[in-house]
Amino acid sequence: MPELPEVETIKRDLNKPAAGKIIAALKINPKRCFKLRGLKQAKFLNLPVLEFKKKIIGLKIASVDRRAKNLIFKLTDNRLPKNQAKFLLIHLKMTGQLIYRQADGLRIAGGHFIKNGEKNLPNKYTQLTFIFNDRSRLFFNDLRQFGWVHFLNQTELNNRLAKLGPEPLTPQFTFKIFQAILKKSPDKKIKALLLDQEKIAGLGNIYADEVCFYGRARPQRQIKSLQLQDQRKLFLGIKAILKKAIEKRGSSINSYLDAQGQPGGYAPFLKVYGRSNKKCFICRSLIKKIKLAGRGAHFCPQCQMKS
DNA sequence: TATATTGTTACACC
DNA sequence: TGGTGTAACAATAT
Repeated sequence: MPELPEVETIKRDLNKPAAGKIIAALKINPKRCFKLRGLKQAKFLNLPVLEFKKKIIGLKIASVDRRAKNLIFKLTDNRLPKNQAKFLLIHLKMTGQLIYRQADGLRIAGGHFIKNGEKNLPNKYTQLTFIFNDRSRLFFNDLRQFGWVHFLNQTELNNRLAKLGPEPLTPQFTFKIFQAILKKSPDKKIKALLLDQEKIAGLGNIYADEVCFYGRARPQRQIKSLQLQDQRKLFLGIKAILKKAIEKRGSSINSYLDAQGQPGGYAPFLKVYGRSNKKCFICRSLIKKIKLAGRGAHFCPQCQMKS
């Protein structure tokens, strides 16, 4: 489940090898993408396959960026002026992978773990393969097929990203801004707000639970019940937890893999996520799990205040 | 065999 | 209007 730290890790790892490479060819797995399901087109693309290929082949990957949980490949063409850049907007959703492999080696970039999937590529979950001018390849695999790859121009890209909330790790995301966001949804539950990409960008189920624990507030608490002190702790939690998770290259819940094909190192730091009925590290109470906003929510009934 | 899993969107309902 | 709950998407582990 790539959330902000995992997508950021992939972005950083992909930038080095992929930036500057020219896309020489694209392979789409027809069996996987439409034949087996009786579809005429690959639904993870926003264009018909032939059109998609025609637009992209020959373009250079100028850079890899991230906004919320989206990856953005900036594509340029030496024949065009710089302001003509095009973009690939990629969302890995729950189980998407981007695996980069040199023509001669084993360097890979991560995503959701697929059993032995990194060993033989392409595998049966591979939907799209980028083949670069130096014969290195980038595989887009997706076990559950929720992820997508969209080709966009600058205006379309801007429109697609317009509704996202602030990036939590930027200096622009201040306590004042956070307070203003809270003020707009007094009746919402804390975790629902943390998960809402239009409020704050990049938190998913794992880190939202962890932020609530850091803030010593139950995920189901209403925003308006938060004291100034609680607001501060939650704000600090967002920054601290995401920062540390990036340092540790993400969490390997469901065996997410990082750029070297290794598990992310944050899992041992998780305090509540995936720990239901286990002892709280602080007070030894048993961690509880409830359903909230359609998702599992984990919390310590002793450490995290009801109101 | 039934259930839980989750990022995002769509939709019904209060 | 805004919040909530549920379904959908999909394939896996338990």
